[in-house]
Amino acid sequence: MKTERVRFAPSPTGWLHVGGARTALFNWLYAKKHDGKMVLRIEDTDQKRSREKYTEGIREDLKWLGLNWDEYYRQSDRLEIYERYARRLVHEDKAYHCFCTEEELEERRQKALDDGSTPIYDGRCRDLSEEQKQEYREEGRDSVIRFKLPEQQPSVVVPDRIKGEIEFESLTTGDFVILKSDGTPSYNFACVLDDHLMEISFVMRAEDHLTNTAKQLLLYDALEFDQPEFGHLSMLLGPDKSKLSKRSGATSVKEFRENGYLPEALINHLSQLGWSSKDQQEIFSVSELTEKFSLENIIDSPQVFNREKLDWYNNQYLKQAELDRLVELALPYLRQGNYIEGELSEGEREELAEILRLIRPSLDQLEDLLEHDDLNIFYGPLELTEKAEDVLNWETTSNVLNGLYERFTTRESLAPEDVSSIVKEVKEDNDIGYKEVYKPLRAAVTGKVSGPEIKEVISILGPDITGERIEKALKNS
RNA sequence: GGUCCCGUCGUCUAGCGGCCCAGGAUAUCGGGUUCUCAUCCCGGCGACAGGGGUUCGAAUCCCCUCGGGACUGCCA
Repeated sequence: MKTERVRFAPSPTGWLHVGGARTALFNWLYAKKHDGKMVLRIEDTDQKRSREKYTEGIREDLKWLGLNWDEYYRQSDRLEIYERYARRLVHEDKAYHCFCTEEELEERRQKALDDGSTPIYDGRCRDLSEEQKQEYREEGRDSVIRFKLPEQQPSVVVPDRIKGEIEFESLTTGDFVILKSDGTPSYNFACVLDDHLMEISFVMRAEDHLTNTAKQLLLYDALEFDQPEFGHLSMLLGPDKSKLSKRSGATSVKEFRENGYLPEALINHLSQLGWSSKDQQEIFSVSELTEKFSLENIIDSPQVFNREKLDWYNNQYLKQAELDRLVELALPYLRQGNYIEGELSEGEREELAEILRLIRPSLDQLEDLLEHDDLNIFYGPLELTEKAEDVLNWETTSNVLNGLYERFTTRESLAPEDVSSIVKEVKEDNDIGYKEVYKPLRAAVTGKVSGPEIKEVISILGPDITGERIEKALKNS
């Protein structure tokens, strides 16, 4: 049995966006599922728009997502290969030099558009004589190499493993450029050569490449290469249902990472966009995904990237994350939010772990920690809200707080259960309800009437600080 | 304009001729749990784009219409 080989081939003209990430994920899952190989190929043949920082960014984001690759290539390292094949096609009379300038082409394109017809290159350089070519060269004109479309253009059928056979009655393209005037290959050409040379067995990419695939099939024929298999994924859309773009809000993996989403949350969410396990499961580990992934279950229709669901996923994963990891992840945000300065002692780390355990149910993204009410309870300053003040003015409050104060401050430490039992004692002593004890306690200790479980809060704060705060509240009331 | 893809709750989806006057998730709303918020649990609202066929029977098959999207570059 042959080894399955798939690839993810982004162009470094921007950060990795979620659409690309999903394509990468599906390819990666396919590779894992079939014990195959994943190739990462950077398509940086556009010298004007490609940036090194994006190449690095894409690699980092993929690694962060856990989508590792077995082989790595960048097309800018392979330019002589494309040039060699282009020359071969010229030699075989399957391609030719074209001397039309970009301005001339633009002008003709515009004219065609104005006439309401489809702008297609007219093939005027197809049969230039040697003299004409020489003349153009002497004029200093640059040339590109164009692929000569077969005269008898049959309908092209793309055998798509996801959508089924797709038939193109005619291709809305003329002789397209395969080698640009700067010597770099155009997308379709480089892509075909590399997919062949890298022995890609299955090309899975988004649907915006569908017509490209049809064109590429022509190149496979001309080059006499065997075709790989193809599969096209539906598009990821923005809330306005158009192709996901910058306008649609946050779209890059980098942004989501910076906002404090966990990679497993993003992976889980992306896996459910255009693929379904067909049962009612929502949460999937990566190993479950690799096990269950199948082309059969890929969905044809496009899907809107929905951030609310991602928030829910992230909350789910945040709640089950290891506390040590959570501390590491949260620290940058807490520092930026000025809750924490400098390095943490072992004790402070443990305390932070407890704090995070306590407040994580209210977290959608770690960025929420930049400014979080509950953090003020521990990293102060405390502010007394109006509602809390009301509670502190209840008739029963001063007796309650005095009772609590006496009992708390004689303790070395306070476990949540200790707080419960003390509250119970005070409640019974004063012959009142739990509410009359808990509420003032919360108000005194946190300055608020709502927040995380007060027993847990006090357990973390300890008897000293708790005592101080109760004392202060007593003085003020 | 041309070519191609797609069309089930706001969103992600289950459904591949009868189990569906359509199930789950999320969002939203209400209730419960809690000292309180969050979490959690329970419940409500909410969709087969429209029209023709085929069939005893259609969300499911066929056709048309409408709608959305992509491509149409010396970008990828």
